[in-house]
Amino acid sequence: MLSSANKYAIRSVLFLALYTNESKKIGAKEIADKLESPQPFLAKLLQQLTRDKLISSTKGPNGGFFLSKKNKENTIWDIIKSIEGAKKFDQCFLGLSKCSDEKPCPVHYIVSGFKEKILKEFKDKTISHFADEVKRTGKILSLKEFNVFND
Amino acid sequence: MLSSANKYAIRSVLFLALYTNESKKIGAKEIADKLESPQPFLAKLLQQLTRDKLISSTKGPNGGFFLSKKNKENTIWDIIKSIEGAKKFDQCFLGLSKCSDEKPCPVHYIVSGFKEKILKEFKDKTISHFADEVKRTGKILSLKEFNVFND
DNA sequence: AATAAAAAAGATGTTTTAGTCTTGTTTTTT
DNA sequence: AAAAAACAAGACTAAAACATCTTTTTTATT
Repeated sequence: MLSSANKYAIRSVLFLALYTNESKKIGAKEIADKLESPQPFLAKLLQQLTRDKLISSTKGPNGGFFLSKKNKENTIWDIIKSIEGAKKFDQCFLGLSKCSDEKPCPVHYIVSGFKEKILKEFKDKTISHFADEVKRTGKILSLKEFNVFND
Repeated sequence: MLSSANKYAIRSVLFLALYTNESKKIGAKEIADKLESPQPFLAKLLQQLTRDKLISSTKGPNGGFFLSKKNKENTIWDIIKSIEGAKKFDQCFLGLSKCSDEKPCPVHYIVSGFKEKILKEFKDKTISHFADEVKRTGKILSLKEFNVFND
């Protein structure tokens, strides 16, 4: 459904939403380590997200990546678009370019309702919303147990 | 979600379910043509499906691929397993190997119901069921309008 | 001013998926 | 028996996804 690039990217943004702000930044290396993802590959993704202003960064000592308040108002859909373009997600399950409610493929109605629902959540809910939920309900971003504030 | 290989394979099997039987066979070239898929690539997939007894074939003149009655009792899930193994489908949306109802990732509950329902349909409904539905409701397998019996 | 720590950018390498080509085998038809 | 029509099998190639490496730029600290 999503490329690994996208998975890493989404997890990174949520991670940044939880653990950073204008005055608390985290470097690419540490993010990669905490999320157990390949460091140089993730660095590329973070660059891309920065270019599209979905995350913020500063260079130099004590620099790093962080989420501004404005960044937190973006959505998961914005991340997906930044990393691999929106197409992927919207495609027919059986690969037919013209599959639609009017001309459905054999599995169209099995899949379409749910795709819409997921898409809606990804387009409507902000990063900040997801981050709050993770905080409240203790969802996981990695298999690694970590707590940035206790390092 | 599914590889192209899988998409071609599923469409092929449904195509065969609709247009073939023990005494009416269709060759790889024609299937590829009708489904608008790369011919030698599809041929490979048909071989694989034949090996796993999800479709039937005979060699020689007037040979080709077809679906026996028994073949039609298989499911889309059987095809997916034959082509790329079942793993792909069951993975966490954000790539966490241990994501579960107990330790959910941030999007787990957005996605999990969806996945389960699709999976159930793919595991329960037979090829024959899907084929009947296509016949009844005129669903599409290709952008090409075709009618094998009128060739 | 020099140094060091960080991200940015671009070139390069690897693996997987997608797709093709060639040769062999089986089977029907003549 | 020969020829032709199909599938079977395996080697090969191309493209995309995944990942790394090297160099440059920026900026805080000394």
